[in-house]
Amino acid sequence: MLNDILDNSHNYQPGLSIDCVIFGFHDNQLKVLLIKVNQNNKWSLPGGFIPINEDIDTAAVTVLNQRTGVEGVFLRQFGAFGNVKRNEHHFDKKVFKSLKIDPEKGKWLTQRFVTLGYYALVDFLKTIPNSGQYETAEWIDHKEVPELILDHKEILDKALDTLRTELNLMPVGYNLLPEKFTIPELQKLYETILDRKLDRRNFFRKITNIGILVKLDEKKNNVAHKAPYLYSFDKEKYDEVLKNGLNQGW
Amino acid sequence: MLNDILDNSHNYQPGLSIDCVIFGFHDNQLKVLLIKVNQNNKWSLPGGFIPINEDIDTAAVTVLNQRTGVEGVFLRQFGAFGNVKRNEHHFDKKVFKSLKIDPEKGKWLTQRFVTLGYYALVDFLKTIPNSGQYETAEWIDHKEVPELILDHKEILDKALDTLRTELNLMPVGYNLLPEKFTIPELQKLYETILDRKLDRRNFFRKITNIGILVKLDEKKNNVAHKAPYLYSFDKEKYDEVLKNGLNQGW
DNA sequence: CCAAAAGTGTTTAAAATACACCCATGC
DNA sequence: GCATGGGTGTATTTTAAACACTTTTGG
Repeated sequence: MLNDILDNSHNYQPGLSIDCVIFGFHDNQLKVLLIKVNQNNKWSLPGGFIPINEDIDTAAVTVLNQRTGVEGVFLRQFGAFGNVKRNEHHFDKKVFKSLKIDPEKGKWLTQRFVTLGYYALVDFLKTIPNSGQYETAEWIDHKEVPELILDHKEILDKALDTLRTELNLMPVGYNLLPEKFTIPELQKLYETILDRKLDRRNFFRKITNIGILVKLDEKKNNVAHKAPYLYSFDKEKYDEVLKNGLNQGW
Repeated sequence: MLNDILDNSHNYQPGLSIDCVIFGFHDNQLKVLLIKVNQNNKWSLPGGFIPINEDIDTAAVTVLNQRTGVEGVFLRQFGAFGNVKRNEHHFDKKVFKSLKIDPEKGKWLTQRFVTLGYYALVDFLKTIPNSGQYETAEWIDHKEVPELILDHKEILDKALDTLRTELNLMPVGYNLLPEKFTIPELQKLYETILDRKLDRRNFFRKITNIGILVKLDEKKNNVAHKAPYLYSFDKEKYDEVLKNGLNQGW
């Protein structure tokens, strides 16, 4: 795939890449989809390049779809990363050899790159991590992220930081949870993102007062203990709140 | 200046630019520093290119310093803009002729450009808009911004939107006001950014409770009516709040 | 029947809002 | 002296925080 790009490097925006921080929620863990290029001992964020005839947001959607198979997810640009030496020494002869890349063509990869960071919220269960021929894709708990290449750790941290901030400005669950979910599950999501416990009763009141939840006439099956009610989002109201924001401070 | 860049275009990151939305506050107006290239009838945001050996943030600081002369101001990246056709047809033969640019060299300018948006908050009075040989720089009330080139209006709108949101997450006045200022002035600043009236008494309580203001033993001179007290910011506490944020919602 | 999780209400504290009076100054 | 803007306090409403009991279910 990289070779395809290098054969047509004039069709790509030079020196500019996209890296996606793809968040999913499962087993009460906030997970991040990471990529490992075979024989490399570091992991990386799924990324890609920008076709010269595609909007940057479109290119980001493409990266996301290639990696997760899901469509119509929440995707938001959160920053550009462009320290001079961020990709210095990343591609060298050894790497080109292992990836079977002609070093002459590979030069395109050794130029200075600025990368655009996008973060995505996806439904873990609808998502099939897409491993390529030379690489492995895997969900990893954000608390157990191994060493990453380049400045990808910094990018990931910024993404999480942005997500935490945006949690105060917009609702979030729609993209990370299945269509039907319980309030305790939603609360766990919030607790996991914020990394602290919330009071059950106060959370219930606050989240229901926003007016984006619909209580269904079903309870969750096959659970130990008292069965919690299922809810879904009122998409229309959800989108309205997404647009207008919550918690206006002044 | 453009010719200097074109003579050394290999020293610049290709297809990537920086545009700055520089905000200042004066006469109870939120002003934006805009540039007009002579003989062109549209205005534009002050922008620049990224030296291949400079961090993107450093390049943004350079653009800002060139245009305003101020240093150490608040500067924050708020987005990348990269629709495919955003700079299509922007530079043509006519433009090259009027700018005395060799069309062959000028080709570098006609490639597809992605731009990084930064917004800056600067002290209006310390700022000298820096006009170049071929262009004029001018402070313009954000409510009276004329037609802008390319997608600069979109960039400006996004900057203002970001500023409004960040007003709920961080204090702001330090960069936009002179060292000594009055509470009513600070309130006007907030009102101008938010585009609505705030209650005087409630604003006073809220802003003083943040704990970033120092009341000075002076009053403002030469004013009609009762002289308001002067205040300054406690920079240490201000920076602390900047870092930790205010109004945590959950 | 009991442990574990879920549903819900009440009391208290804090914050936001609404509102009113007095003070200083220029004209 | 009066219009205008500035300083400050209080009462009320709203929202957030703290907290406890009852219900349901599987084992």
